[in-house]
Amino acid sequence: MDDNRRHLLAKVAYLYYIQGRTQSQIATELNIYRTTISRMLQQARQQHIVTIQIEDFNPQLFNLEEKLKQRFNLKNAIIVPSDRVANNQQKNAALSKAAALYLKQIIKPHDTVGFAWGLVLAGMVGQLQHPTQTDATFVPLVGGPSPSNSQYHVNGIVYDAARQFGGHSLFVDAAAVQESKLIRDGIIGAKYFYEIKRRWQQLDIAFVGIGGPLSSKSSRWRDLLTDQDRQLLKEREAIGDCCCTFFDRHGKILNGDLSDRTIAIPLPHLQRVPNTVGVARSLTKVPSITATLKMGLLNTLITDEETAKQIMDAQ
Amino acid sequence: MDDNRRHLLAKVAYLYYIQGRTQSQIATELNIYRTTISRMLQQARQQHIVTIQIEDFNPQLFNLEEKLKQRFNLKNAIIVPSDRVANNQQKNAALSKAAALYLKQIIKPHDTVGFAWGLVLAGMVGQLQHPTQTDATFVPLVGGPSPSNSQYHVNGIVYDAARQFGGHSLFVDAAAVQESKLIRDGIIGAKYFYEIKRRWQQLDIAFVGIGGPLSSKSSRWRDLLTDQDRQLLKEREAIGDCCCTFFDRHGKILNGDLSDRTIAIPLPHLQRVPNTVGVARSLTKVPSITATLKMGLLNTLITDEETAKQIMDAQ
DNA sequence: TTAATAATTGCACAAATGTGTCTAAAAAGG
DNA sequence: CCTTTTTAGACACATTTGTGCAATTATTAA
Repeated sequence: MDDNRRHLLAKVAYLYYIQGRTQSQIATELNIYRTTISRMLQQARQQHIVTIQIEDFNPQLFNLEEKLKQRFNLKNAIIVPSDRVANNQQKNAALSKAAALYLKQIIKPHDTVGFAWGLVLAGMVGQLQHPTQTDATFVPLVGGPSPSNSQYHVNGIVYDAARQFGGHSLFVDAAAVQESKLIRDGIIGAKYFYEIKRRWQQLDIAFVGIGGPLSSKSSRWRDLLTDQDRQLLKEREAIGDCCCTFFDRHGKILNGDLSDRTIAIPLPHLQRVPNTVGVARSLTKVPSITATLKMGLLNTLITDEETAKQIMDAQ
Repeated sequence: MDDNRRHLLAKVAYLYYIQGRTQSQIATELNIYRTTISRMLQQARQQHIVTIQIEDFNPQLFNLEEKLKQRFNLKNAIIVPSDRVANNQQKNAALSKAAALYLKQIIKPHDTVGFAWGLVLAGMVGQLQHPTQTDATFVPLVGGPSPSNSQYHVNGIVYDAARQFGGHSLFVDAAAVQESKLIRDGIIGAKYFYEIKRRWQQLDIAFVGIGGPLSSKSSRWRDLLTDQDRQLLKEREAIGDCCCTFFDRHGKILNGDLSDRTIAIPLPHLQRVPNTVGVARSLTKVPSITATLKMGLLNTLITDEETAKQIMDAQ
C-alpha cells in the first residue's frame, strides 16, 4: 500500500463521507471510473482509513443481546446498562422503565395483555409520559397476595395499566395460593373465572416476573406459603418461580400439592403467547432466570447488564 | 431529543455502519418502515451520533486547494504538506515528487510536453519508479543556460524525461538570452527552430517553474542577464519571471529590449495549452507566483502548504 | 381536555450504489 | 528485459437508498 494510494483513498473518502458528494461526482472530478470509486471506498473502510464511530451506543451490550437471543432462541432481548453506583431500587426502576417502553412499543389496539406478579412489573406503571391509547384488555395471570399485602395486588397492576393505555381490565378475587386443591378448583371452576381462563387462551402479550431463591426476602406473595410448602420446595431444590409456579435448576416444574393449590396460568400456556416477556434482574436471580429461559417459556427477556453477563458466563 | 431516541438512532447507525446490514434488513428487524430508517440515519449523522473520521487526510489542505482553484480559476491545485523540520532541499524534493506524480497521472501516449527551467522541474527526473511508457514528445519551452551552467541545461530535462517515459525529445541549441534582438530573431527564424515553434503551438502539457525576485540567488539562468538588464528590471519593479519572461506584481509582462533578446515561448501562448502546470514554492516566491496566477497563464499549480497559505493570506 | 404542531407511515418513483465479468493496462518479480 | 500477477476500466444489471407527498398518528401547548 503506497503512500499516494492511501492519500487518494483518503481524499475519495473525504469527498464522499464528509463532503457528501456522490460517487459519480467524485468520479467525474478525479477522472476515475465510478465503479472504481465504489471499490476504493470499500478498501478505505477495510484498511481503516475511514473510521466510523457511534456515540451513545455500547456494542458490547448489543452483542450481549444478540448472544442471549441466539443462545435461548429469543425473539428479542433488551439489556439495560448497569450503573455501578446505582442502588437496587434505582436499578429496578431503570428496568421498569425499559419494560414499560417495550410494552408501549409492541402493544396493538385490541390486544389482550397479561400480567403476573413482580416488583419490576408493578414499577412499570406511571413510567410512560404519553402511553399509546388503545382498547386493550389487561388480565392478571395469577392470584393475588395475602390480605396484609393488598396494596401490591396484581389487580392493581392491571387496573393501572388499563387506565394508562385506555383499555379495560379483569380482576382475580382470590389469593394466589389457597388452602386446598378443593378450594382452588372451586374458585377456578366458578363462573366468574371463565372470562379469565378464556383470556388466558388468547393472550397477545404476557409480562411476567421471575422469582429468585426461597431464601430471598423480596417476594410480595410468598407469605402465602406454609412452612410445609417451604420445606418441600427446599427438598426438591426449587431455585425460583414464575407466575407462582416453582421449578428447579434444570427447568423442571415442581408439580404437587402446592401447585395444585395455586391459582395461576399454567406455565406451558405461555409458550403459545406471541409475546412472552420476562422482566427480571439481580445476581441472585441468575439461576432462576436461566432456568426459565431453558424451559423455552419466554421469547423476550428484559434484564440488566450485570445480570445478562452472569447468565451468559454461567453457560 | 429523547434519550431513548438517541439510543435507537445509535442502534440503527450501528447496525448500518458497523455491522453493514442494509436498511431493509434493519427495518424488518426493528419493525420500522424502511424509509424511516433512511431518515433516521440522516438524523444520526446530523446530530453527530455517527462520527466519520478519515485518517491520513488533512481537510485544511484540501480546503486550501479548493480555495486556490476557485480564487484563480484553476483546473487543479496540488499542495504538498509542509514539514516544519525539513530544509529547503527536502522541501523542493517533495515538490518535485508531487510534480512527477502529477505528470505521470495526466500524460497520454502521444502528448507533446513542454518544460521550462526550474530547480524543481529538474528534480522531477528519476522520482518515478515505473513511469508510464508513452510515445510522447518532450520539448524545451525556453533557451538554455550560460555555458558555465551546462549541466543544468533544459535540454537535459527533456532528454531525461523522454528516456523515462519512453518518448523522444527536441533540443534548443541556444542560450535563453542572446546579445541582441537581431541574433535572437536569427536563431528562432532558423530552419531547425521551426519544429520547436510548431510544437509550441500544439502543446498538450506544459510544466513551468516560476522565478522569484531578482535579488534571489538561486536562479540557474539569470547569469545571462547584463547589469543593464538588471537595472532596467529593477526600475520597472520586476518581481519574478516565468519561462525567462519578467513581470511586475500586477502581472504586467515587462516587454522591451530584454524580452526581445530572449528565446522562450511567449507567455500568452501558455493560455492555450490544455494543461499548464506551474511548479514552485518558497515564501520569497509568493508575490511572483501570485502574479502569475493573476495573469491566468496557468490552470494548475503545484506548491507546498506554507507557500499556498501565504498566497491566500496575501489576498 | 382539546386544538395545534410535529413526526411517522406508506407508497411510487428517481437516484445512487454494488457486483460480476471481461478486457486493458500497470506493477512486481525474476 | 520480459513474464506473471494485480489493478483499473468499461459495461450491464441488480440492489439499495433517497425524496416528495398525502394520510395518519404522536406530542406539545394552551
